[in-house]
Amino acid sequence: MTDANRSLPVPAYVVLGMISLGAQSGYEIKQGVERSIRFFWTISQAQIYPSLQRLEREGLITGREVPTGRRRRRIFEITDAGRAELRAWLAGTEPIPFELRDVGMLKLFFADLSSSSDAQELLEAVRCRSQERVDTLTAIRPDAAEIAAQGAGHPLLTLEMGIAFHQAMVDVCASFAAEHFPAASTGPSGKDNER
Amino acid sequence: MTDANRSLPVPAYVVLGMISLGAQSGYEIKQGVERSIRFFWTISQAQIYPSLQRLEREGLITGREVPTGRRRRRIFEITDAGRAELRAWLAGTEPIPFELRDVGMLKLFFADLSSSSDAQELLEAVRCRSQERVDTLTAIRPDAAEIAAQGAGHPLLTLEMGIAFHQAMVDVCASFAAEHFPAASTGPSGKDNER
DNA sequence: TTCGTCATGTAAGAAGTTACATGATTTC
DNA sequence: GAAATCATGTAACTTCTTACATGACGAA
Repeated sequence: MTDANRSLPVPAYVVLGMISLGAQSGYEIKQGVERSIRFFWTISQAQIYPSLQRLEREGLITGREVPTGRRRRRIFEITDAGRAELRAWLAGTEPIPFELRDVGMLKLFFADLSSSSDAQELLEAVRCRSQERVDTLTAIRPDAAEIAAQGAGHPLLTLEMGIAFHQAMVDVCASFAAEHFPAASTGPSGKDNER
Repeated sequence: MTDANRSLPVPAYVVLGMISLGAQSGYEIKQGVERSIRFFWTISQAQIYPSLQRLEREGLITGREVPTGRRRRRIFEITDAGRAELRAWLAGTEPIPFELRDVGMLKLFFADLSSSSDAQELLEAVRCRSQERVDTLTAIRPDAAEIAAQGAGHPLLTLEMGIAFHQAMVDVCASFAAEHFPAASTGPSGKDNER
């Protein structure tokens, strides 16, 4: 039972990884995810507790009861087997698919069917969205830099990837807007409802 | 029945959009998706046929039977109501979430737990993946540019976003590699298994 | 005549989400 | 003592994927 069929679903590795970084409870795992990886991975709270149970059953984490009134509360620690499993997953060389599902780009793709002003508004919405992300991530950067100075440089790496690709999206939006909607420099303005 | 509850699931808009661009059958829709939008949206073949049925039921497309032996084959056209629905969706101003689920970035986030050489290999794998995407998209670009010259500029826009996005990832990977693994300029080489 | 590609569909199940139920603890 | 927040869990549902079944048609 201890060495069950290897290779867990990805959310289980997220849970395992968060515990290895110090998260103790399901609640803390969810918080950790929101704080650090939500820009490229999300997990719903309802997924966490079944994952914890499975990881414990497979001996990758150990939980202990913390008595609080008559409601159970459990805190977890990663085991040596868990750390080994996590490292093995990180070292795996299977091809890593890149999955992006973006309604924004999807709408932009079809935007030739829209009126010019609707297309312009959409482009602006997509640009703003990425600009906001750039701002949010840039604000977090000093924290990540400090963690990097303490030896863990990879969270800063993923943060910088996020900043870079959203900045790239902003730039493409801006240059397309400049070429196709030269009149308005800041967002849609007139009712130039051609087409 | 004709004006049922508006706002369809996103995959239905993909199907509707592809039909509006000239795809006639379920098969052609799937092909069109693979050719043009798979970099930011995918749809499985099994999703397409139920979507077609629903769209027809709601009067957004019309299908007609093309007799082929004793197996039915149907081809579809978008209706005026369908075009209106698609435009309304494109014009909708609800906030557009950006959803990225990337195992590559996820692994990189946790990569401080790996050995230095495993981390380096992972970084290289992520860099290659994006470089390949850049190359693939760049190869398609002339086609998209021609379509843009014929009046539909937005497919080229999304293509350029994809190129810029992945180029940004490549650049961040390269600069991180240069800083942290200065010895190896082309991928992991030695067995410097520290940590 | 067999293989590859065009083509349509279903069935089963995995994966993930939302909403809800419950209770503890802290803060005002 | 009310509200906010910490905390755990379940149930119902939707969504999506994989795998399979079926068949037409053209080329080798």
